Amino acid sequence: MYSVDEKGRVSLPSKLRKYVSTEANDTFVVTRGFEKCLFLYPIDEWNKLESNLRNLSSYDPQHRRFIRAILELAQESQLDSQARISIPPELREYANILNEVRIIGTLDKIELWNPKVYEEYKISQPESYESIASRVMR
Amino acid sequence: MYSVDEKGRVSLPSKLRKYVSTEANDTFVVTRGFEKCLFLYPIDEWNKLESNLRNLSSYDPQHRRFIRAILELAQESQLDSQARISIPPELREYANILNEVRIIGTLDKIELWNPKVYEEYKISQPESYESIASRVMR
DNA sequence: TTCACAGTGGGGAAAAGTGGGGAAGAATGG
DNA sequence: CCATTCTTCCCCACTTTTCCCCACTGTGAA
Repeated sequence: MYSVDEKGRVSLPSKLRKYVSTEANDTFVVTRGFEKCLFLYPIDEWNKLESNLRNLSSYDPQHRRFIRAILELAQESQLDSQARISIPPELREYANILNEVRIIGTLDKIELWNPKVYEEYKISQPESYESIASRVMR
Repeated sequence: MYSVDEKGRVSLPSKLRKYVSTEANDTFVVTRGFEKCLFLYPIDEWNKLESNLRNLSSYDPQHRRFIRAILELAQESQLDSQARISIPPELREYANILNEVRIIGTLDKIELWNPKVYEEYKISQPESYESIASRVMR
C-alpha cells in the first residue's frame, strides 16, 4: 500500500523498479486498465502494444473504439529524480485513486488500484485461486 | 478536456504535439470523422490517405460518395504561434463542438469530440471494453 | 549510533494553456 | 473601382499546471 501525495505522485517501489528494463529509461505510459484500475507500461512494453494497435483496421468501428478506449487517457511520463510517477487527475478519477494506492507488478506492466476497489474485485470473483490455477495452467 | 475560445481555436496538448512528425511542419487537415467527431490529420498522414482515395474508382457511386464525404468539409490549416488550430464553423457545427472539446490522439490522427457526445458514444456501445480487448488483441 | 536507502512533502522556475487587441487580407455592396 | 464590413491570423500578456530540485522522515543493517 503506497501513498499518493497532493500532487498526484506515486513512488514506484524499488523492488518493482528493478524489473523494469534499463532501456525503458524511466519512461512509462499510464493508461486505463481493463478493470477499474490503471496500467503503467514501461515504454518498451508500450511500444509493443502500440504496434499491435497499428495492425488493427481504422475502418472497423469496433477496432476504432478499442483504440480510442486505450489511447483516450494514455499519457507518457517520466519518473522524477525520486522515482515517482505523477498520475494525471483524469486517470486518478477513473480508477478512483485518492490518497492510497495498491501497486501490483504483473509481467509486462504495473497495475495501480484503489485498495478498496481491489478488495471488492477479488471478492466479486466467484472462482477460487486454486481452480483458476488448474484451468489456466496446462 | 480542453477549451475552445470564442474564435474557434483549440490548443493542441503539447503531449500530442510531440508525436506529430516534424515534416508535417505544424500543418494539418481537419475534416469530419466517421463518427460525430472531427479528424485532424498531420499533413503527411493526410497525404497518405489522399493517395488511397485516388485508388478508389470514381465510376463507383459508393466510392464517389465516400470521397465526397471526406473532402466536402476538409480544410488545411496551420498551428499559430501558440500551437493552436482554428476549426472552421461548419466543422464545429457538424461535431457540435462548442466551448469544450475532448482531444484524443489515435495512432495516425487526432480526434476532436464534444465531450458529452463522446460519453454518449461510449455508453451506447453494448460490448464492454474488457471483452473487446480479449477479442481484438491476440 | 551512524550510514544508506526508501519514501514523503513542498517551493519555485519553466512550460503549457487561455484570452484578447489589432493589422492584414478577403468578401460584400454601391 | 473604391469603401466598408467581416474574417483570419499574428502577437503580446496573463493564468494555471507541470516538473525539477532540495530537504526531511523513517527504517533496517552494520
